Amino acid sequence: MTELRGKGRKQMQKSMTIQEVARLAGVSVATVSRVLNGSPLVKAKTREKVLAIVEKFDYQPNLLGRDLRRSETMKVLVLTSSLDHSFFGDIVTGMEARAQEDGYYVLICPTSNNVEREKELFQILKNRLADGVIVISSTLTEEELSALGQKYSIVQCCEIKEASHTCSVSIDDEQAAYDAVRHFIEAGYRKIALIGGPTAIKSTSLREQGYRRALQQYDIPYREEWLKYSNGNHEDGARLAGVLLGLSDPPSAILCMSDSIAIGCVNAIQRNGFTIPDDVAVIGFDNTREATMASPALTTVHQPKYDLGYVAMNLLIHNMTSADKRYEKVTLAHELIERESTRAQVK
Amino acid sequence: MTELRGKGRKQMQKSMTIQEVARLAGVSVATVSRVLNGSPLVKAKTREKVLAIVEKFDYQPNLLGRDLRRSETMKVLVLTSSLDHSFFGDIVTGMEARAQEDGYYVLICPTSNNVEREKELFQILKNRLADGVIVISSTLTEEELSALGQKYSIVQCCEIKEASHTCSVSIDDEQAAYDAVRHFIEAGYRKIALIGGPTAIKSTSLREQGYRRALQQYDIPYREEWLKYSNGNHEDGARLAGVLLGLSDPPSAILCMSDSIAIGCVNAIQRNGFTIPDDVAVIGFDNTREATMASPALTTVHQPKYDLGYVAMNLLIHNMTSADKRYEKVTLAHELIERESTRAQVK
DNA sequence: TTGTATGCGTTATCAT
DNA sequence: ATGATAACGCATACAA
Repeated sequence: MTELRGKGRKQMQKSMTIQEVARLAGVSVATVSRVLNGSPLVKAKTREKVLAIVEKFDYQPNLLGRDLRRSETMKVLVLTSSLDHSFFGDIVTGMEARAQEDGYYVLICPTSNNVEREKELFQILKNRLADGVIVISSTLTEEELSALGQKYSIVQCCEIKEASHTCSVSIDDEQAAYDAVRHFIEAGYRKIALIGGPTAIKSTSLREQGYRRALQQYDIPYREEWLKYSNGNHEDGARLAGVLLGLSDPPSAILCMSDSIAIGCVNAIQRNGFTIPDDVAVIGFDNTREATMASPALTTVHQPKYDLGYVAMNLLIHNMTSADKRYEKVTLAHELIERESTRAQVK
Repeated sequence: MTELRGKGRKQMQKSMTIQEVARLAGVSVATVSRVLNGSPLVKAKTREKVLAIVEKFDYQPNLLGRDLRRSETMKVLVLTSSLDHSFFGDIVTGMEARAQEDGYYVLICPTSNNVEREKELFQILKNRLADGVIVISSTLTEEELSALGQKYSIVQCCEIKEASHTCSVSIDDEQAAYDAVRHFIEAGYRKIALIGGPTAIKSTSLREQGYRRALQQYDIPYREEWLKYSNGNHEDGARLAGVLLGLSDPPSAILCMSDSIAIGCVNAIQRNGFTIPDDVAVIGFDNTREATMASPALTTVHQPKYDLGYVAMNLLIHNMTSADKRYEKVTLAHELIERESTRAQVK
């Protein structure tokens, strides 16, 4: 492996600067700059002259100069735990759509759920190489986020921590889980289990609350052995479904906190010889592509991923460009998508 | 929606510069710079004095200044078609591992397979805001890539176009498909179909070649009606599997050019009342998480995703930092992973 | 060991 | 309508 520490052999074939364009066009750098930035106060003739040189030599402005001068980079950081989850694709698409409207670039950086790594990435912001950041599921503490929010523009997306000086966009996780459980109940299921995500995640506990509220509301006793926590992937979902099915009194319905978990569940249920949705029903979460890849296709709680991204970026752009910061907590609507892994509702 | 076009209200709360640190520490900016960059020629006492101020005021250097001065950003762009595919997660992880060794940041940008968008993103490189780029499946032409390669450091990963002045890292797609077909044959299947990806993609035709070579080698006649092209997602895989199964003489084995396609395939096969792998066998491609999520679990062609990313980044870093550019074409080993969607090999 | 001064490429203010 | 020129924040060659 190479051992040239960063500042290795530099070779930068000195590329053209605004100075040379000016010289070649026989004008001043100021004029060239005006042309490049579309200033109206430059004679058409001059503009053409400059543009001709720019085209001819394929001049590319060095934006480091511009950014330094303007102290603005038109770049936004998106910090996300990982990329091996189709969930993020749609969110990022929404973010990019909004960003492009105002000419921002969005740069995506995976944190691997590593606190140190996330802090390193925040350095990009602190070092003024980006104008703002959207963080999907932060590993920082609420205090750290609040502190950062005082100096920089930050918005949280999907996975929210209670931090001041911060915007956030997500669904109502408590209500979403409630709605899913109610869906089970209205379809006639009463032995309802829950397989959650990591306990460290805020949405896990919110959804658990919704689960419990629904049970309570319909006078269904809560059973501790029917509540499991997973690490979020399908193997763990399968494992825990196996545990649930092995109980002396197994559940007839399982709410999973991600589509991945749900798929693991579905596989385990079928391997144990049960049929879905008649013996056991399953509901997933997120409505990712995985939900439609399962067989039977998953009933799941849809998250408006594109919109979550779009709105998050919209708030960020507002706070980056406006003096009167808004520190809002936006909640978007979720929706229960009925597919094959639950029985039809009884009217 | 806000209407503050980028250069909107600026509010940058003037943050501390190296000048002020120098003043507060009672030294010159040069000394502060030396301390910050770990220069050995500064007295321990002075260093402490400077560091004290830095800590006290949480001074964060503006890297735009440094980058401009050094004309080096320590940033690498990774252009990828989309993120809604777990395939990229592992690749990026490998890239990041290598990048961190030399202190590079990797910034990921989805191109949505849009040529214009990809060109826009290449501007980041042209505008000297990144030192190099790795592109996973480019939409540019071979000429465009070659031209860019003359001026900038570029490496292609996984999906390769024949472009000069470019490094590339991938598996041997032709051989990989060949091996998969041979696997079918050695397990006793002889009616072998292929569901490819988009025809525009180079790997699609390479793999098709491998498929044909294997058939030829084992004296199995090629049948046009058993060769299908999909757009790469599972819905299309299911659709085409349905078409294949509806043939008067349907295949008994289907090689799919992605695990997503293969899952669609598996679902369609089972819905048509056939069993896997006895009636119909399936092999996927990539060995993504999806392959283990399927039921039955997919036999698939493993791509060394982490290593592909690692090696790609390694080449890029070499070419960014060294004067003697290498324009290599690296091929990493693939591996056929046997799971449940094919019969065991007959000895 | 430290300081002075110059330049990196650009924008923007002030003249003209 | 255009041109000098001073920043922007930092690193470094050269002096001291």
